[in-house]
Amino acid sequence: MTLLAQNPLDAETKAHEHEDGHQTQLRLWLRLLSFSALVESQIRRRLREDFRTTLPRFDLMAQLERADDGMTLNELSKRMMVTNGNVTGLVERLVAEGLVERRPAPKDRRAQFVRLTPLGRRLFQHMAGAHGRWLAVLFSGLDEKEMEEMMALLGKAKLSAREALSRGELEIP
Amino acid sequence: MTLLAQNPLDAETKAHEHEDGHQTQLRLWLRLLSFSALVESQIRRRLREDFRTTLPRFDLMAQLERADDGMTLNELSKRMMVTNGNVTGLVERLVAEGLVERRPAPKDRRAQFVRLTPLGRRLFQHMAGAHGRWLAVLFSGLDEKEMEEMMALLGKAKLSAREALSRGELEIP
DNA sequence: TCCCGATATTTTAGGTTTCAAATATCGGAG
DNA sequence: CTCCGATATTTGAAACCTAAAATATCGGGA
Repeated sequence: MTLLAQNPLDAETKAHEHEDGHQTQLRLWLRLLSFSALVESQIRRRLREDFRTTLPRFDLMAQLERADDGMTLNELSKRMMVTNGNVTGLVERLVAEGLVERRPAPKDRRAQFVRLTPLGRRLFQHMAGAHGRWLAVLFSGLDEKEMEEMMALLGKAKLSAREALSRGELEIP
Repeated sequence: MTLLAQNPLDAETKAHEHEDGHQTQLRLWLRLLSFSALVESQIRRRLREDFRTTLPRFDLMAQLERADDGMTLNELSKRMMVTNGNVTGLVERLVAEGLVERRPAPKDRRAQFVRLTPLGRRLFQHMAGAHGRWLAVLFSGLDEKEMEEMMALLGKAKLSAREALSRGELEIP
């Protein structure tokens, strides 16, 4: 949301700078950030105004909704791509709100399972419906084919980024 | 009782009513988030390891770098798409690090101009070069044409989202 | 069995971020 | 000139988030 938000004023200024060669990547990255910041801020706002909750809590509940038996904190943090300590705090707050419950893992005394309470599940279904409608509005500029196209490009970019990372291409020479 | 729970009755009615059409948008949104989270986490890591700084600070300096005379906190917060209070704290830390300096606005005693110090400018140029190289690695899966394509789609999506928002399509009916 | 590296979670410290309220100033209407 | 709504910034409270260290447990090998 906060990354290098693009300056709307000089969107087209430096399309022809050859000094570095990385210009297109930067412009694409800025545009991607600026769009996702726009969408994200609207979703945050609506979650707050309509449901008095936050995006991270919604995200966590969305992960839990797919697993009837719940999952461990560790699995949650991997799926949400955030740190363990982060999940600890989020779960704490959701438990306090009665939307989520913890129980010890059956065979591993280090781990805990977390799952939605019936209240949490009911509330999440409300929120998920609204969330889908918001996205429909925010993505209404793209037709089905364009969305598939963009998804393909993102998939390709992500795969290749992962591969480059595993080859250590981002590490200090 | 914080979270909304006022209409448990039509939970399924509404969910069912809108259950169908929004699948592609959701998948696209999740894929976009997952890619940008990947890129973002790598940039954060490299900024920390190579320059002992953070992404928000880099972001703020990037805005300042384009304005020789500096800009006001208010303008900064608009361009970065974050709140005023946020910028206040960031500038505070950057001033403490000697990378940024404030001075009163000439004609408006409410406002302050902020700009890079020579040290800040020098450091930013280093960081921007590295940042460009990181992006080149992370986007290496897309060729020029694909990047332009994705940029066009993002531009279209953003424009239409803005228009939908200005028509109030996201507000409560 | 004991030990040890790996895994799951929490804790700690520091930053980032938002919202809302407070403060100060501006600029125009009357 | 005075008042008043708008604008620029700061402050305070709460949440979010990360990295790194600490704690507890697991599981396998000697």
